[in-house]
Amino acid sequence: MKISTATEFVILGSLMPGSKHGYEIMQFLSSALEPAWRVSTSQLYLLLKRLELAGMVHSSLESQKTRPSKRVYGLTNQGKKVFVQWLQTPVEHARDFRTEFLTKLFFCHHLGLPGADKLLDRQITAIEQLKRRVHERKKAEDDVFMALVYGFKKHTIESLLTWLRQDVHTFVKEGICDGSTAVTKRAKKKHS
Amino acid sequence: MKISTATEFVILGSLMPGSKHGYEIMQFLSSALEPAWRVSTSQLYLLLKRLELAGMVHSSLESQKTRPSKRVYGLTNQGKKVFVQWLQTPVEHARDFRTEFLTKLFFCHHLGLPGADKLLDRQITAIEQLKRRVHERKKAEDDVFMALVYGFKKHTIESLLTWLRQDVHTFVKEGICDGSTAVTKRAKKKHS
DNA sequence: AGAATCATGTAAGGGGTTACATGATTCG
DNA sequence: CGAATCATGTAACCCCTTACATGATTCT
Repeated sequence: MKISTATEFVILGSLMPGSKHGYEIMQFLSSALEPAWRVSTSQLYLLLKRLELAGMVHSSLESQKTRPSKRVYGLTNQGKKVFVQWLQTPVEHARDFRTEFLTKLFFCHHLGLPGADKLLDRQITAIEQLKRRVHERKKAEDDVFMALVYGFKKHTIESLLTWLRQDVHTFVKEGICDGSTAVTKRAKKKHS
Repeated sequence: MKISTATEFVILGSLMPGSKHGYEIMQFLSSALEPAWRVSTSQLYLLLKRLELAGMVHSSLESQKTRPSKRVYGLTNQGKKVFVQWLQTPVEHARDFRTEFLTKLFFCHHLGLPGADKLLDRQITAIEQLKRRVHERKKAEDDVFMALVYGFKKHTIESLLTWLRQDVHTFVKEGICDGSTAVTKRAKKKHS
């Protein structure tokens, strides 16, 4: 049994600082990651079960006096390993950037983990490879419209590269050097 | 009953030059629009049925001597209207660009329809509005990570704008002026 | 003779959504 | 008292995918 969606990694990441029950994960995600990442409640509980089946998390039921009992999830060793592995792997497809790469950066930042600079380097080389592939395909294309399509891809990829080299570069530098911002404090908007 | 996915508009567009049966639409799409747009056979036949229920197309069964009988679909007046309306409407979300906007351009080009320049203008103003909204949100954001997220959005949007003003602009100009390229001729790769 | 083409579908499943059910507690 | 919070789920639906069924014909 394997992890099939990025949302599952996000859930694993939420459990990195310590065990949580479903409702807590929801609160964490909606306060810290929204609107970059959304998970519906039903999907969350479903994925938690799937992750337990896959051996990534373990759970125990905790009964409370005044509240409905809750199922608390914690990472297994495998779960921890798989998450860290995911965190260090660059995103392959350009369309996954907005969501997946930003989320990886978030967890590097939020968990105060080192390796964001390595991720950035790897991501840049991955994108450069992709750029070369697209360039080759564009050259081989004689159709006017298809040339536009590949031109769009190339343009998007180049935009991505400058963003990585400018904004993400400074974000990573600052995030690593300044220990006080390692843990994101972000108040819910309703409270402000 | 309404049209819910862009694929349905693509199917309507395929029928604009004249009636076709499902298999013909498949061939047309895979030769002219792939890999910018993919439709699986099962989904295609399903959507054709749905479009007929919605009153966008009408069909008639044609029996052939040496081949299995085929169901030929043609646009209704409503279907034609709805397609042209869609073609002239700019795409709202940045994530739909690669697919939806490029496809609209394709049909303007392929069908030799005027209005690509108007679509481009509308699309540029739509994106500029979006840019302003994102800019406002970014200013209101104090969290470091969220600023990066909105920064990414802004960067992407700006890249989109330059692409529209450069590449798409010349594509539209050329496509309109040069009548000989109004209908795309694109040989299948296996035949070349 | 076997593969590709023509032509239309069904079945099963994957990943996601919204709406709803439940039932206590605490806040305004 | 009514609304929001706490806490976990089920049901139904949506869009889409791959794999498979069928059966004749034409190409190699």
